[in-house]
Amino acid sequence: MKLEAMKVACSSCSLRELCLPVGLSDSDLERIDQMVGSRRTLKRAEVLFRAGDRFESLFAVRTGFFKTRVSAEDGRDQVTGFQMAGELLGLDGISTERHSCDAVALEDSQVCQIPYSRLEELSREVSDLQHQFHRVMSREIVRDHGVMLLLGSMRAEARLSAFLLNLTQRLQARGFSGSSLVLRMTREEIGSYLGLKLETVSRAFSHFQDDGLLEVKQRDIRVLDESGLRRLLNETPC
Amino acid sequence: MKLEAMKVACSSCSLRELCLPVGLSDSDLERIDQMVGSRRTLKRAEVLFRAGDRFESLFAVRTGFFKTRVSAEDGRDQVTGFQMAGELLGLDGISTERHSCDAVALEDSQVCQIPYSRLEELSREVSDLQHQFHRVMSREIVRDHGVMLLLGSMRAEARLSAFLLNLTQRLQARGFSGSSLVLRMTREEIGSYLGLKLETVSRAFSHFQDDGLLEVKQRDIRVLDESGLRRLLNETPC
DNA sequence: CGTTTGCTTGACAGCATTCAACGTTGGTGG
DNA sequence: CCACCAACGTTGAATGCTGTCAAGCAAACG
Repeated sequence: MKLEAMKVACSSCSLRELCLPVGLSDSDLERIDQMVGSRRTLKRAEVLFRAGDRFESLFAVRTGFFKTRVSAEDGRDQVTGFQMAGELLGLDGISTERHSCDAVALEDSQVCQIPYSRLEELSREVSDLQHQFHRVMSREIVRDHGVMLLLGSMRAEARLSAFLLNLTQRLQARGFSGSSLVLRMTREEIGSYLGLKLETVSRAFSHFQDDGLLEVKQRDIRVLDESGLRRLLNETPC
Repeated sequence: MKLEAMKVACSSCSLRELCLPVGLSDSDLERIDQMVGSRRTLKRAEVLFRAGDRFESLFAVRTGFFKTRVSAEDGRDQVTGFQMAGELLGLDGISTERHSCDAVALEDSQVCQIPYSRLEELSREVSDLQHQFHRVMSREIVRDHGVMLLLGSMRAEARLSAFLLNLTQRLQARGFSGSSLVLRMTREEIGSYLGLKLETVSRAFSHFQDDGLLEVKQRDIRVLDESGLRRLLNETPC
């Protein structure tokens, strides 16, 4: 874990149209710059924060890829999300001033630290920031509801299909190809997120490949038939 | 659907220690009073808002009981939560200015309407309100993660057990008995929330009764062995 | 009092898990 | 350079939990 003194300027960040400052004016952006603290670099498998840690800051992913997970007392755990550039980590901590999940880097990554007290201060003065922050939290709630729908009512292959479509869509929004991607997570992590065992995930990948929907080479995925994947979603009411 | 002109004062509301104004000073409370709009009364099965509706207000449950549900295109739907007195409805709407789920009264209910623009205004001026609002949104995110854990990794009986324990705990916080409760929702709605079919829910209830954990008479539930229920949660890693 | 809606229970089927074996990949050190 | 090892991924066979289908019962409602 390394703390870099270097400050980062949102106003000159290539992610400003994806990240918290979406839609802010140049003058507002300059004020945001004061808010964002140091950048922090993490290696693969490093933990950004852990459940139980005191909550002080949010983190915006600058580069790399994260997972968040919650744990039951018995050690069983559940991946609750995967976060990529421009996405926020730590919103769970606001409610009790302690984090309720772990955040782990899935590859070498950088995050911008946003001291929460400063965000609250500033969002009292900059109403566009306030609104944008509320939108981000609300979007997380909506996303979670989507995952609940997936976990509660979809079959294994429909879950994986939804997962892949969501991933490609987010990658596309970041300028990557919509048809080929490299998974940053293991089959087990995908399974945990989707409420499936790793073998089931693996089988679903193989099946998709047999059906000509995907080309799968370990973590390299190429989407051959997007509409075919999309068709799976609306399949058999479980 | 009835709109009552009568205004409600948070400062004199018995729910002020459970609802949005938790921990606010008397002087702040008076300012909140201006914010909260009319009260609205709904009959059982009435819809408070529907996915796609324009988002303008949040609603605080004053009396009664609600469910929220999301729907897939194919009509399949998923209950995402049950809300009781003091809990907030509509947070999902902030992100796109349209609601993304339906909110339905499960019994005759009253809600307080909180125009969202006024909440944003006022929370710029009253930092305790701002903080409290953020805590409420964050708590919803944490709750959703708990449901994801449940849906992703628990067996049917553990899910029902977690559901019942959560319900009794919330009822207890509202001054009701922790051991006897009346379910406001059908087996099918419980099943939808827990990712199970209604028959599975019914069987789990019967099984709990056979094991002496519960006394079940349709929707009247008496908890006979809370620690027995709690033990089920940590059972068999699925 | 009859109809509708919700609940319970049984038998059976199916999908995902479990258990196990084997293959692949990437890193480490001889 | 290659052997080895550990982590990850694939595949098969069998088990079991939950879903499906069906029938009957209970409660609520008009």
